[in-house]
Formats: sequence, structure tokens, C-alpha cells
Amino acid sequence: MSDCANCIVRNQAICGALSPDELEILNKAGRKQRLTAGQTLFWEGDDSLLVANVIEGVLKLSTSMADGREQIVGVVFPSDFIGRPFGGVSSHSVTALTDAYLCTFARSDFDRFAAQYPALERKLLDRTLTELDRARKWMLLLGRKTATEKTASFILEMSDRLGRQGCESEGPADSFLLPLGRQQIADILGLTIETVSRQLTKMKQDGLIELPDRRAITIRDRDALQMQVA
Amino acid sequence: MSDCANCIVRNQAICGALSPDELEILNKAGRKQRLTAGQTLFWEGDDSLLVANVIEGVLKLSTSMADGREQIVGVVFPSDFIGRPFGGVSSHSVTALTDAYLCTFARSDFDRFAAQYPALERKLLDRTLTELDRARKWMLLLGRKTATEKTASFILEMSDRLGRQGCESEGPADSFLLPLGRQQIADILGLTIETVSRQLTKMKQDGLIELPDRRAITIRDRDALQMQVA
DNA sequence: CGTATATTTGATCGAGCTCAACCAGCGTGG
DNA sequence: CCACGCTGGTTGAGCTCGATCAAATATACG
Repeated sequence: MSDCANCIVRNQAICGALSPDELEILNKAGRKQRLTAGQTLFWEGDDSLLVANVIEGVLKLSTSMADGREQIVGVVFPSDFIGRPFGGVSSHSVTALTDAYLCTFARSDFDRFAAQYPALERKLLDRTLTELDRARKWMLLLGRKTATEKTASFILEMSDRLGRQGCESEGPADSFLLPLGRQQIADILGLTIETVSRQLTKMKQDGLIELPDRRAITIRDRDALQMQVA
Repeated sequence: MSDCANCIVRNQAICGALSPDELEILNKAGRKQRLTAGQTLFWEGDDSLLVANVIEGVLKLSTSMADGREQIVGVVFPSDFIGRPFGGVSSHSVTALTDAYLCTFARSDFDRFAAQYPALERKLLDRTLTELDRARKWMLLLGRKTATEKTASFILEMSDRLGRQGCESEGPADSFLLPLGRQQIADILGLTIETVSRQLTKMKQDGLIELPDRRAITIRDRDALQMQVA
């Protein structure tokens, strides 16, 4: 684990609500777990047996239909929380997009612990409310935006979220490496891979972005891009 | 307020976490408020100054774009909670679809109260997690389903949620009155009003449903409808 | 290198959108 | 009571954006 990842997790993860000795207790209940890119932590419909904090890496939350159509419903970064506490079944699969390092807890242990520390539940509630807002914003994109608007929104959102990953919470990054392939971008935006590809090359031709490498994006004209989102 | 509405609110609202005297205190902080159909409680982007519990009626949560495109991101029934506790701005407008009766709280009062009663926060967390799951399920619909699948999903979801409204938590209703017009259905499904209309008449012709009246739907063949969702 | 995988590009098609006309219910006022 | 207009919903015709099908390139990897 890099020091930097360590730093952001300490500062922003829900465990931040705990005192050092409380943290000690929680840590004993937790288990560090490595995932390699592509590996799935648990599946949609599994009953929720574990929760986790992301220490390093990026994961996707996805639901899919019997015929294979898939929708990515969330992308999870270091310090983010994974899983469904307090019973129920998971409404989505969780799969590593990059190699990842997690701190996992048996759900029953976590539930018991959370019940004892309201500050933890409070932090979790805050986070869940933020996720809900993000999900709802994404619903507007999925239901009402055009392919161009979707793609521009995606680039700006990624620039923003990837930019906040470092220690000194820098602003949005103008040049970044995507933790996703084209198919996964399509699954986030509710488009096909071909449409995503065409939109990106169009934006490159128009001088809005550079595509130095299949996983990299550089923003050349942020304002123009911002115009495209709606 | 009908006794029935009273009953479901008592049984299911977050206040259920409170003892009678705690409830008393909370009630003093609250204010009953009537809304008439079409009236907006607060707008997207307002900073969050109040939260509320729905006692009676149905409301929509929606976001929209500068050019007027709108997406409904949630539909709220009696006993549901409205608003963004703990700061931040509202990510969506809240508008009454029918006449409605709410129990509202100044956000600051509610926040203070919630901090004192972890059981309340816990219940709120539970509810928020459920809402998040629902939102994510809806993202699959918006991003990946066809017009027919969207419409079938909508009818079944409405049947389900409207069926649970009564006292004795009956199962899904086979015949119900929508609290929405066609345009609003379109805004939920990410379609146009014309497409919704065509899908409904098609389903009527195929004998899956009846449309006794512009606001009413009767399900004739639930299994066939269930097939259509995917 | 050669083979497998990811992406781009091209050509065509069709689901759902747009634009436009029509219709049904319904409250209002003559 | 009935003509009238208004609102909300349906139906039709044509078009467009994004999907689909197909092929050509990159890129990764043994």
C-alpha cells in the first residue's frame, strides 16, 4: 500500500469517525484482502455477507440482465465503502477494475460494531446520502442525455474523481489514466462500445481532448467540454 | 388524514424508532403542511433547509436540464422521508403529484434531534440504503431496457408500491389509479409521451392490461407482463 | 512473429423521437 | 343544454441518432 493511499483512507474513510483505540478494535475484526483486476468480490443477489473499505484500487458496481446486458451503477475509489449493512441481499455485483486492496468485515461483525458507535453509523449515513445524490444525477444522464452529452459528462466526472485521489486533495486532473476499458465506459453511459469510440474520436478531432493511449485522456479545452454536458 | 394513512405512517416511518415521549418532542419541532397537486416543496439547488415525512399523498423528486428536459429520480409515498439531512444542497426538486399532507422539520432542528437519537439515524440509514438500491435498479432500466421493457417494469413497480399502501400490507394490486399523467410516466422512464402512449395501447391490444380511464390501469396477465420486463 | 484481445472505422438498419393532426372528456358561459 | 375551448391523450408519417453487423487496425503477450 502506498503512503498516499494510506493517507486518503485515513482522512476520508468512515473509520475517520473512530478514536485510535476504537479503530484498533475494528481492525481486529477486519481482514485485508487483495483482488486482481477482473476479480469479483460478490455477486448481485448474494445475500450480503461482507462489507469493506477500499484501501487501494478501483472497483465497479454493476447489475445485469439475463441476456447479458449490463449497467454499471457505481464506480468505487479508495476510502469508499462497499456492501449492504443490516441485512438484505446485494442489489449489484462488485468487481475489481484494477488490482485492489480492501479491508473487509463479516457483515455480522460490522453490524454489531456499528450499533455501538453511532458516529460510525452517522458517517455511513452521510456517505450513503452522497451516493444517492450521485446515483440520481446519473439517472438524468441515462434517461435524458445524448451520446455526446453523456461522453462529455463522463470525462469531466472522471477528471474530477480521479483528481481528488491524491493526498493534498488537488482539483480536477487535466490528464489521467482511466481505470476502465471502452466496453466499461459504454456500460456506465448506457451506450454501445462503438458509439463511445466514435464520440471520443470526434472530440479528439474537435480538439477538446487528446487520447495519448487507449487508457489515457487529456483535456485540452475544459470549457468547451463543459458546454457539451448539456 | 385517514386512519389508514395514519396507520402506515406509524408503522413504517422513521419515527417508528422512537418511544412515545420522544415522539412527542419531535412532534413539537415539526409542522404539518398541506400541498396541492403540482405545488413544489423545494427546488433543485436550494440549500437544504427542511426535511419531511410524507403522511398522505404522492410526490415526485426530479432533476432537469437548462433546456427543460426532465428526469424523475424518485417517487415518494406515505411514510417515506424527504430531504437531505446534514447539510448540502438538494440535488432534486420535490413536487406534489397529488394533494399531500406532510410533517416538516427545519433541517437544523432535525439534525440536532437525530444526533441525540441514534435509533432514528439508524432507521434513516436503512431507508437511505433501500432508496439507493432502488435508484440503482432504475439505472439499469434507464440505461439498458427497451421502451416495452421499461413500460412493463413501470406497471409492475407501480402495482407493487401502490399495493403496499394500505394498512394490512396487501400484496401487489391488480387494479390501481396512477398518481401520474403520461408526461410524468415518460419522465420516469426516459421516454417521450408518445412512446409511452403507444406502448400502453399495444399492451392493451395484446390483452396484458386494461385502461379503464386515463389514470387507471388493470393488470390482466401479470405473468406475461413479468416476461416483458426483460 | 503469430495469435488473442481491444479499439476504431464503415455501412446499414430500426427503435424511438419529432412534428403534426386528431380526439375525448369536461368545465364554462351563452 | 349545447356549443366552445382547454387540457391531456392518442394516432400517424417521416426522420434521426445510436444500435447492429462487419471488417480493418492496433495493442498485448507468449
